[in-house]
Amino acid sequence: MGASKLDIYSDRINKMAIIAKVFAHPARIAILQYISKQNSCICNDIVDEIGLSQPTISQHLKVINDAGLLKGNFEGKSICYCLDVERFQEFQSELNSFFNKTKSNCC
Amino acid sequence: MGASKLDIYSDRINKMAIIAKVFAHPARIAILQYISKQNSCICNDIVDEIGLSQPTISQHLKVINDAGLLKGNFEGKSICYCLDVERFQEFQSELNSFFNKTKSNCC
DNA sequence: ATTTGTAATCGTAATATTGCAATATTACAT
DNA sequence: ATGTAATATTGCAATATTACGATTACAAAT
Repeated sequence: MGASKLDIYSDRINKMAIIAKVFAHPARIAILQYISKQNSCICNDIVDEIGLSQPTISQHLKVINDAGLLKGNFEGKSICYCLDVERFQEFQSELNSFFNKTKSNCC
Repeated sequence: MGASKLDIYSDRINKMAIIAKVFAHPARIAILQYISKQNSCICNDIVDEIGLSQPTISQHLKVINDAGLLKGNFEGKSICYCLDVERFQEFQSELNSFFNKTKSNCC
């Protein structure tokens, strides 16, 4: 074995995990952070900004996109990527509602 | 290659990634959720609750613990695990401060 | 001291991820 | 049509993760 047993968890949990996975790699955090700073959305200096090759960045962008965290203008020579803020906030409130019942004075 | 190039990112980003990695696997979300529900902190029915073996659960608990998200009484026959709520909230506000400057009307 | 119950560790197989070079694709120029 | 710049895809090697059986460690009780 070695693969995750996704079928034993609820959809809600699996979805959370997929989005969390985006933030589970520093390169992807760095990419998202860079994108977020550029409010005018000028793109692919990402490769220059972060010290990784273009294919690697592209692969990370795919992971972020597949989790539904990217939006933008996907036409033209240079593509414009942005963080889908709504989706990000959705994730944040999911995190919240999952663990806000926790007693802080436990143990 | 294949290993993550951790040295090219800031400590802050790497730390975020480590905590996010906890939530990046459904088993760990399920474990944390289960722990959080038990406000009286009675433990290891986790193995029964989730359909994974005891070594696997133990391994996941280690990941959660290494990220600093667990606290509890680690002595005695049956160990009491709890979510470290403060640390969890720290992570939440880190997420917030990383991406709260993002314009939602980008692109 | 021996047993019992509980959790960690070790070893290992299966699978996934990370990263890059090489190559393809795409869109806009000229 | 041809060239060029930007991004995606493919293929592959190195490494990490996931999962479990077997074993070990440890505390509590008998």
